[in-house]
Amino acid sequence: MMTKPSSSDHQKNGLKKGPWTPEEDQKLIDYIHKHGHGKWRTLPKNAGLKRCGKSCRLRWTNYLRPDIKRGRFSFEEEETIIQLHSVLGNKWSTIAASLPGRTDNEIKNYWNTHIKKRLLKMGIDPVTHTPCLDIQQLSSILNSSLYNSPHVNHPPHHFGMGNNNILNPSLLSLLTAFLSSSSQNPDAPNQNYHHLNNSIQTFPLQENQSFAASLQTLPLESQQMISPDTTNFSFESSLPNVGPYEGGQINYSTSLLENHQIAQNNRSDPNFTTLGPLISYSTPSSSTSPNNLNSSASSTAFVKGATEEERDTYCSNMLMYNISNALNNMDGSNCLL
DNA sequence: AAGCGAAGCAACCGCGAACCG
DNA sequence: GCGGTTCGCGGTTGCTTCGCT
Repeated sequence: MMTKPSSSDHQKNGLKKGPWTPEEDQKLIDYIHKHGHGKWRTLPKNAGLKRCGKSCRLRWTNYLRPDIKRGRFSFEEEETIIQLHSVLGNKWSTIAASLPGRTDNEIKNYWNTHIKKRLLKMGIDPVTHTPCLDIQQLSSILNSSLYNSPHVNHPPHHFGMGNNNILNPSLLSLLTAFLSSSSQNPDAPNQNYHHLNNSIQTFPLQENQSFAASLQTLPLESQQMISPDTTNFSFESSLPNVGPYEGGQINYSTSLLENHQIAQNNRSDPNFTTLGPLISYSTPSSSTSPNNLNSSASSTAFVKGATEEERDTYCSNMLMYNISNALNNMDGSNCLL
């Protein structure tokens, strides 16, 4: 990949730094195949490399090792990373141990460039893995998302829709007005509160989906599988191979907040898995008919089947829900007229 | 076509843990 | 137990590529 010398391709104490050349790679591979790795301090000298041992170790473990897996992370891998990160934090090497062929460095990079952004776009704190309830913080997430968007000059009528726009500009301006009033006169009633709250509650999210329904906390009628809003994605289109389900109609509507609580409460249950706020519960195989897909398989298919567009929509809906929650969470005394 | 900024990722650096004599 | 050395982890840097204007 790296062929021409760069500014960082310099020597210090006779030791080369910067990108590795194919010749250097080959020397390292040949030496390790012959003598094995370890003793990194003396390895470069013995292998005829003008590199420090540290650099050799890094090159081997992160790039040259034969069992390195290349290419995009699968949804399963992504899910595993999110799960493990929620428990372990930035313990990249420990997380890497659960993902064969992936290095800690690769996982760290993937987290910082992809997953963290996705969680932020949903209004979820990537450190605590909980919904952000601070309206100021949510606002800054929105602003950065919107202004970093390449489509910022061509906003859609609806947010989501797979083009990475996170929020309708009119809603963003309402939010900005609300925050501006709050900061200028924090103790006075904020007349923008109602505007914003009403807009958020009534905003058309996406046709053919009933996000509003998911905002209601309904009794949990099924423990088989829980999703934030099962109507959010069309099962017919995104899960062509799934169903019919045993027992017919699936009924597991529940609120996102409730889902989150369920996820928190069941962290120790190995049957529970989470993808951020998306939860699935695998019923024991004995309780499902062998002729039907069990809920675990269905859930995995759901995760797999979601397109980037559907995921963006899901992120946007999650964010709306979190804004709504953050508004409700505020001390209403100085907000309501 | 050129310029520019953002994104992605390989590689480096500093520090603490583990190891060894 | 102690000090020196080596190893490995996590944070950060900086180069390359990509995409937009």
